[in-house]
Amino acid sequence: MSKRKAPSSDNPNHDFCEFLIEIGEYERNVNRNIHKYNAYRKAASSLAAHPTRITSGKEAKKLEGVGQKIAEKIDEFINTGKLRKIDKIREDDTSNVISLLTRVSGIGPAKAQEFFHSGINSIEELEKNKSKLSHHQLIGLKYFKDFEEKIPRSEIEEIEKLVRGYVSSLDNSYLITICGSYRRGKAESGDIDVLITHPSFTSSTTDKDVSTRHLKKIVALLEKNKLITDTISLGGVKFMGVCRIKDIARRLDIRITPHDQYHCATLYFTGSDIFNKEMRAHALQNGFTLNEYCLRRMGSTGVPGEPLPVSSEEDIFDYINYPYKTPTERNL
DNA sequence: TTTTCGT
DNA sequence: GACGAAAAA
Repeated sequence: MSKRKAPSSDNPNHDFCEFLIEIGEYERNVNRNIHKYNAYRKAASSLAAHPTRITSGKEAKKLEGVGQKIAEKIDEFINTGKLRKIDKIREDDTSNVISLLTRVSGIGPAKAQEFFHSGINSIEELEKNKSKLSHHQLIGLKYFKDFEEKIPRSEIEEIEKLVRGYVSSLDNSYLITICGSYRRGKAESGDIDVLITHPSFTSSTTDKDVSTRHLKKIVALLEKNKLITDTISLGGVKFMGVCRIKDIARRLDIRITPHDQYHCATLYFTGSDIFNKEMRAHALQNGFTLNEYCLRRMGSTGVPGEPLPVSSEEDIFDYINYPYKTPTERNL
């Protein structure tokens, strides 16, 4: 998630989309109105999909999801080059505080609103009210600055070596893949997403404690070796926490997946989101359904069949007749 | 059991 | 967009 997406290159209505999305975020985060948020998103995506430049509100109104109000905003923007509503949002206190608080991991729109209404309107105020924060939010605050830093590829490579060393010292039949933008070859990443599997854990393993034991043992070992410094959450299949090898703390996720679902999982968690979407759409067209767990053939009734055997990511591409893409070719 | 947050 | 984990209710 490190690189910016196509700027305005192939979207002649880029600027309209931008302000609609900004208003949408405002409606969701500040007014807690998910319906307006969805409405603005829908309008923005209609505009984005439109191949030519819209030149009036009236023309925009023909598009799905664009009604009277949004048409008026488009006219105002065309005529004056700006929007009073946007200016208003940008200088609005509530809005700015909520955007700030929301940057703390563990604080979403609901909590940010609650804090704001109880007079907490800055990071300093959060520091003074630690008793009001959840465990997750305390970690988000503690590493507020660190978590906004990108992670250089070289650092993830070092962490990967360490994780591989520790985990294989436990049992050399663990399989480990670091997914996300790192696997797609990016020079820097936002966090570290480790996927692990073990032959003793499959989708037919009924004992839930099997995966839990694997995961807890791994996490305990990494903690003992001072790689993991904090735990945000730890369940039977997913760890979310913090690791550190240099002066900056990094977000680390570890998930354990059933052995027979490993390749679908690595594919899914490697992304990119847009690539996944395209690939799933292609799967559907060829009569398959693909998710993070498995690939299934669609019956004529529309009911998915049994998961198909998959022994590599290539297998998945082959099944759905999609030309194979290496991880570094999945950046769109 | 439902809501919130993150992925 | 679904889902796991934590917290609230």
